[in-house]
Amino acid sequence: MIQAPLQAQTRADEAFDCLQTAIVKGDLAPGEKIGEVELCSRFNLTRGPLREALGRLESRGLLVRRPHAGVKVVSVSAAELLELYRIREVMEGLAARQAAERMPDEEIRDLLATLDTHERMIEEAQGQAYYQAEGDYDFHHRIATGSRNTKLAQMLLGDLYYMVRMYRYRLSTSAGRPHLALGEHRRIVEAIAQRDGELAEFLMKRHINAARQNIEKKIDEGVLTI
Amino acid sequence: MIQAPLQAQTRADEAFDCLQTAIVKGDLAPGEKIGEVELCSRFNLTRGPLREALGRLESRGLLVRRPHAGVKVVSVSAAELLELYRIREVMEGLAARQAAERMPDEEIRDLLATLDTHERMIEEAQGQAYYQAEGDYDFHHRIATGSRNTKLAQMLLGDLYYMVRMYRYRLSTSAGRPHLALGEHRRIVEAIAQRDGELAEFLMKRHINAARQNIEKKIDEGVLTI
DNA sequence: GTAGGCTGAATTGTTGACAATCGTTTGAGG
DNA sequence: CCTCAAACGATTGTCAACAATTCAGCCTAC
Repeated sequence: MIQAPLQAQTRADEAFDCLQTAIVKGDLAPGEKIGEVELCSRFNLTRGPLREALGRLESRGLLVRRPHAGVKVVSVSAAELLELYRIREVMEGLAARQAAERMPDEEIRDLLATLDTHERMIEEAQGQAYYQAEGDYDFHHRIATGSRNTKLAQMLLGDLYYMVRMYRYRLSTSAGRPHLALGEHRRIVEAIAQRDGELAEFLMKRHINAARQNIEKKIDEGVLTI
Repeated sequence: MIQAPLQAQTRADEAFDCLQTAIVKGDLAPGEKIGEVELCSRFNLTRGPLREALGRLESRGLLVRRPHAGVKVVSVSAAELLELYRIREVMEGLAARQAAERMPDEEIRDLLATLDTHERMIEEAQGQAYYQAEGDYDFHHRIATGSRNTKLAQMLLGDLYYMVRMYRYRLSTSAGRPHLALGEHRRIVEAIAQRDGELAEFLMKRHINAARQNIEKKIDEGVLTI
C-alpha cells in the first residue's frame, strides 16, 4: 500500500499521482499487466476514481488499455527512447530561446544559484549520479516554465519528462558525465542571461543531442539493455 | 443530441469522441461552463463514462476542471494561439526531416496525389477556404505519421492539431493564401522525395512561420478577434 | 498428436443511488 | 443602502451492484 505523494484535491487526483509515481519509479514494471481490483486494494481506492485516473494516464501514453482485456504499463523500446530525445532537442531548444526572451531576471538569478547547489552536490556525492539526474531534471524544468509558453511547458512537463524519468530511475543514464553536463548547463544560462535566444537554443539542442549520443553509445556497447 | 462520429469500442471512447468534436466544431463554445448531467442528456450517456472522457480531455488541455465547481471549455487567447504555432514550427520541422529519412516511397507518391486533389479542390471551390483548411490538415497529418516517430505523431495529432483546428473552424484562418500554401506544400514534398531532410525541415519551419505571421497580421488589423 | 471450437470463470464496462462540497440567495445587522 | 453570514439548492465526487465481454482450459474431431 502506497500513500499519495501530494495532497490531492480528489480521489481521482490521488489515484493519478500514485499510479504515475509508481510507473516512473518502476514499482509497476513496463509491460506488466495489472488488474483493476488489484490496483484498488494496493492504493486503497474504489474503481470509479481509479478508472478515471487510468483514462488520464492512457491519454498521456504511460499505459495502454485494451477493452475488456486489462491495462498494462507501456514498454518503450530503445529506438523509441532515442526518438524521445529527438523531440526534446527541438522542443527544449525552443524553450531555451523563449526563456532568453522572457524569463525574469530574478528567475535567472535563482537558476544560477541552483546550478551552484548542483555543483556542490556532485562534488559531495561523488559518483552518485542520482543527484545529478535530479538536478538535471530541475534545470530543464525551470527552463520549460521560464519560456512562459504555457502549452510548451505543459507538453514538456506533463508528457515527455515523465517518460524520460521512467528510464532515468532504471538506468541512471547520464552517469559518467556530470561535470560535463553542468558546464553545458552553465553556458546555456549565461546565454539566457545575456538575452541571446539564438545561442541559448543552439546550446540547448547540442546539450540534449550529446545526451542522446551518450545513451546511443551505451546501447551499442551493450551496457544498457532495454 | 449528437451521434458518435466513429464506432467507438466503449461508451467512454464514444463520449470522448463526441466531446472532442463538439469542442473542435464550436458546438461547445470556449469559456462555456457545462454541467455533467446536461452533457449526459445531450450525448445520451451516463455519468461514469462521461467522467472518464472528461478526465482524458482535461489531460489533453481541451477543458479545465475545478473540483466541485464544474468543467468549462478552455479559452485560448490570441497570444497563446501564436505560441501554438511556435511549437508547431519546431515539431513539424522535425517531423518533415524524419519523414524525409523514413517515409516509404509509396506514401510519398500518395501524398503527391493528395496535393493534386487539393489543387482541384481549390480551383473548383474558389474562395471557399474550408476545403483548403481540411486539405492543409490532411497534409500535415500525413507528414506527422510519415515521420515514423510514434511519440511525435501522437503529440502532434493528439494534442496540437485539435487545438489549432478549434480555431480553424471559427476563423478559417488561412483564407486568402490557398495557392501560396499549396506551393509551399509541394516544395516540402519535393524535398522529402529527394530525401533531403535538412531542406524539408527548413521549408516546413518557414511554411508554418508564414502561417503564424499571417494570423498575427490579421489580429493586428483587427480582422480576427479572439 | 494437433488444431479447432466450446464452456465457464474472471475481469472489465456500465449503471443508478448516496454523500460531500460549492455557489447563490435570502435575511439580518450596521 | 450596503455588507456579511448562514442556509438552501444544485452539482460534483464516490460507492457498490449488475451486465457484457474476453481469456483460459478442456474436450472433441481429424
